[in-house]
Amino acid sequence: MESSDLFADRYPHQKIEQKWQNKWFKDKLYKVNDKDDKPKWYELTMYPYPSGDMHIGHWYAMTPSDTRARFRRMQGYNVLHPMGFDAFGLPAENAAIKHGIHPYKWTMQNIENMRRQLKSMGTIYDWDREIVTCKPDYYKWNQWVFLQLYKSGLAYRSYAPANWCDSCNTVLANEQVLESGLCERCDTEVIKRDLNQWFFKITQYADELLDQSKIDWPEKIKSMQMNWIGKSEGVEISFDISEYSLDQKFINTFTTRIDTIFGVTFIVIAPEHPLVTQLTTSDNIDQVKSYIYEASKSSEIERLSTDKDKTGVFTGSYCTNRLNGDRIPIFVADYVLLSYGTGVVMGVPSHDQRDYKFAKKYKLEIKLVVQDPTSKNKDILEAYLSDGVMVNSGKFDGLSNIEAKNKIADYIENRGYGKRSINYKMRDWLISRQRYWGTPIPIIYCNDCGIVPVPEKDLPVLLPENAEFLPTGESPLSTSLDFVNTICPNCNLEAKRETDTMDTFVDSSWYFFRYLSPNYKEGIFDRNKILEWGSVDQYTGGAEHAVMHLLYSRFFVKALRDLGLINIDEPFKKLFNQGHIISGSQKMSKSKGNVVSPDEYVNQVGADVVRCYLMFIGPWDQGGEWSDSGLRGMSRWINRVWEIFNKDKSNLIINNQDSKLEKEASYIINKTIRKVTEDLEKFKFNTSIASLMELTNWINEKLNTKSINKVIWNDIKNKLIILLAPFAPHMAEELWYLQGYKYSVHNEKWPQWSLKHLELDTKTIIIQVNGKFRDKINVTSDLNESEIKEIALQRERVNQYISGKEIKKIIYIKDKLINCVVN
RNA sequence: GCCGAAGUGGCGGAAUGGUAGACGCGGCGGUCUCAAAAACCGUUGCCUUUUACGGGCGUGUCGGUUCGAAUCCGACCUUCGGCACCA
Repeated sequence: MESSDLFADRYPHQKIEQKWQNKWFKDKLYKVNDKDDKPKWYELTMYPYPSGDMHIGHWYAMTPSDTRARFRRMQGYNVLHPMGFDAFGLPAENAAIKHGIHPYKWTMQNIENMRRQLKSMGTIYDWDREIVTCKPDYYKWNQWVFLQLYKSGLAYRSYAPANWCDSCNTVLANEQVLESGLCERCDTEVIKRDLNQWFFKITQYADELLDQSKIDWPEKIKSMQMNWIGKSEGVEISFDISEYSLDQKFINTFTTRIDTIFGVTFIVIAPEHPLVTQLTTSDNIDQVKSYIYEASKSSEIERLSTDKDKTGVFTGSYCTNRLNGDRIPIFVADYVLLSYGTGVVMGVPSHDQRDYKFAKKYKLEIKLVVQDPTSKNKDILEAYLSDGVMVNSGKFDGLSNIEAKNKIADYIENRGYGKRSINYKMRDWLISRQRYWGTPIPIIYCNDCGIVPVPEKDLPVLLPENAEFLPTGESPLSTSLDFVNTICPNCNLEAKRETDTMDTFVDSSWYFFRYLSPNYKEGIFDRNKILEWGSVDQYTGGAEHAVMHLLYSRFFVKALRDLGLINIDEPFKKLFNQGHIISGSQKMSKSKGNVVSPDEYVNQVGADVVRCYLMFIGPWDQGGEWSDSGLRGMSRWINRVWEIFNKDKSNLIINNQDSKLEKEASYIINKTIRKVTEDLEKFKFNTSIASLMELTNWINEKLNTKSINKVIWNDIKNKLIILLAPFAPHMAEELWYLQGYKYSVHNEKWPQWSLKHLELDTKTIIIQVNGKFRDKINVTSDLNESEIKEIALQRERVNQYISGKEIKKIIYIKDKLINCVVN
C-alpha cells in the first residue's frame, strides 16, 4: 500500500470510529428486541468460515448487506441482521496435522480475530446472538435433528464410494485429490473404496424442491437447482438373463426413449454393479477385473468428461430383449454410473450419439428404428435424435415415435416387462465424513441390538479432545477409546459408537433459525420466535452456494416442517448473489500473493471509506477490481463531506431569502432521496453513492458562490446526514452529534421525497431533426404543444437543418422532446 | 456441447426507446508553496484548420424494426460464470 500522505486525512477517522463503536456497544444500540412491535425484517449474510484473517472479499460480502440492514432499520423495521461462524471443517484439521495445534484452539483464535475485524467494519450485528457451530450447545442440535430424521426414516445407512489414498491410509475430500487423480500430499494414485455411510433422504423431497413458486430468487440459481435435481420421466424395462441361472433372472435398465427399444444392440453396465462379476465369463474375467480397477481410479468428473474416449469391455454374456427376442451383448463401461437410474443402460446407437460412438468403436450393430420422414436416413453417419416414423419395430411400425412411446410403455406394463418411472439426477445427501473436526453422528452399534440411536437425554455426544489426527486408516474418532467404547442404551452391554462425523452443510442448513433463539436450551429453537420472525426475508451470499447449501437448507426446512417443528416452507424468501472482488485481474488467493487485507486500509482511511468504496466499485452482483487509487477517490469525497460541515460558514451562508434557490435546493434534495432509496431497494449501491456525491458537489458549488441561505442549509444538512448513515455510519453519527441533534442518527427515520418538489417550473425540451440532437430550449410548464413547436421551429440552430425542406411530421413527447422529420 | 450473464472513453462504470459517457479514477492546465505532497479551481470520448456556442464519427460485428436504438428483433464474434456421457 502506498504511504498515507497520499490520502486525504482531515477527517479524524480513527478517533471517531473508535468513539462511536464503543458507545454503540455500551448502549447496546443494535440490540435486537423481539418484543418490538415494528414490522420484522430478517436480513442475513452467509456466515463465514473462520479461516483466521479476513480479506477484502469478506468486506465485499458484508458491508453492502449491513448498509441494506441499516436502511431497513431506518425505514422503520425491526431488523435482525446477525452474524456467526461456520466453525467445523477441514482447514482446522489440516492445521492440526501440520502445526500440531488443536482444531478447537485454532478455530477459536481465528474467531476472536475475525470478530475484532467484523466489529471494525461498523456493522449492526447483535453479538449477543452470535453462533459458533463447533460449540456443543450448537452441534447438540445437529445430533438431535439427525435422530428425528432417523426416526422418521429420512436418515439411513448404505455403502458409498470414497476417495482413498493407500499410501496416506486415509479418505480424501474431492479437494484433496489433484486434477491428475493423485493424492495432494503424497502423489499416490487415488482409488475408490466402498464405505458404509449415513445419508439423508433428500430425494424424497425432489418434487417439492422443484417447486420454486414460493421463492423470489435469481433465475440463474433457480435453473441451476432445476438441473441439479434433474427430473426425467421414462420407463424401467428388464432384459432376460435367465440363461445364466443366477439369482436374478432379469437385468433392469431405465430409458427416456422407450420408443427406441427395438433398436437396442448392446447393454452397458456400470463397473461397480454387483452383477458384473456374475455375468463375466471366465474368458473375459481378467480383462474385466483390470477394467474395474482402472475405473476405480478415475474420478466421477473424469468418467463423465465428454472429451474422453468411450471405453468398455465385453463381459462375454448376453441378454434377451423381451420385445423381439434379440440376443444382446453385455458390456462394462465407466460412462455408466451405478448411482443414476439402475446403473445399466440400453445401447441404441442409431438414436443416441454416445451409444453411436461406442458401437462404432466396438463394431456393434446399428439398427434404425425411428426414420427421418424427409431424408429416410439412407446412411447412418451419426445418431438420429429427432422425431420420426417407427420402423423395424414389429407391430409399432408406421406410428410416429411420439405415439409409440406411450403405446410401447402400455404394452410393456401389460406384459409385466417393466413400468413407467421417474428418475432424478440428484442423489441422497451423503453426510458421513471420516474426519475429526465435525459433529459426531449420534449412533451406537451393539452386537445384539444392531444400530441404536443415542437417547436424546444423552445429547450432546461430545467430540473427544484426545483423538489422533494423523492418518491411521480409520476415522480419527476411532483412536479415542474413551469415545468409541460405550454401553448400549438398550441392553447395557458393551457397544461401540459411530466414529464418522457430519458434513458441515448440516450445520448451515438450519443456522438461520438458531439466531432467533441462540441460547435456547429446551430445544433446537424457540418455536415462538420462529412464529414471530419467520424465515429469512433477504439472504445474500456468493453464487458458489447455488446448489449445495441452498438446496440442503430448503430440504431441511421442509423436513423440519413435516416433523411438526415449524410451519415454514422455504428458508430464504429473497436471494441476492454478490459477485467476487478481484485484485490484479485475478481471484485473490494466498498463493498468488494478491490478497488485500482490510486492516491496514481501515487504519489509514477508516472503515467508512472502505465500506463506501466497496459499494461504489460497480453493481454488487458483478463484482469488481480492488484499486488503491479508487479508494483514494472515496477518501477524498468522505473528507469533502466532512469539510462541508466543519468549515466556518459565517461568511458562506447568507441571510437573504431566495425562493428560486430554495426551490432548486428542494428539488435536488428530493431527487437525491428518491434515487438513494430506490437504488438501495435494488442493491444498486454504486449509483446511490453517486447521487450523494452529486448532492455534495451541488452544496459545495453553492457554498463557494455564497448562494446558500439558512433555510436551505438547515433542511439539507439534516437530510444529507441521514442519507449518509447506512453507508458511512461513523461519520454520519459524528456529524449528527456536531450539529447538536439528538443521539443517534441511526434511530432517525428515513426521509421521504415528495413529487411536488420534483416538479420544476421550466422544462428542458430536446429538439431533434431527423432523430439527431440539434438544440434544446427551456420552456415554462404552462406552454402547450403548439406553442412549444412554434418556438422550436424558430430556433436558428434548427432552421439551419430544416430551411428549404419539407417538414413531413413533427413528433412531440410531452416535457421531453420534439423531433422534426424532414426530407 | 448445453444453459446463463456480459461486451459503452485511457480505466471502473452511468443511461433499459428520446441530449451517450452521470459519478469516480487517471491525464492535462492553473491556484497555494522556497519546493513538493495534500487540497482547491478549470479542463478532458475520438477525428477535424474551433475564424464560429462549427462539422463529422462514436456503445463488439453485420443486418432489421422505429420519427428516433447502447437499449427492441435476427445472425455472428469475444469474454466470464455454471452444468456437463443422466440412459
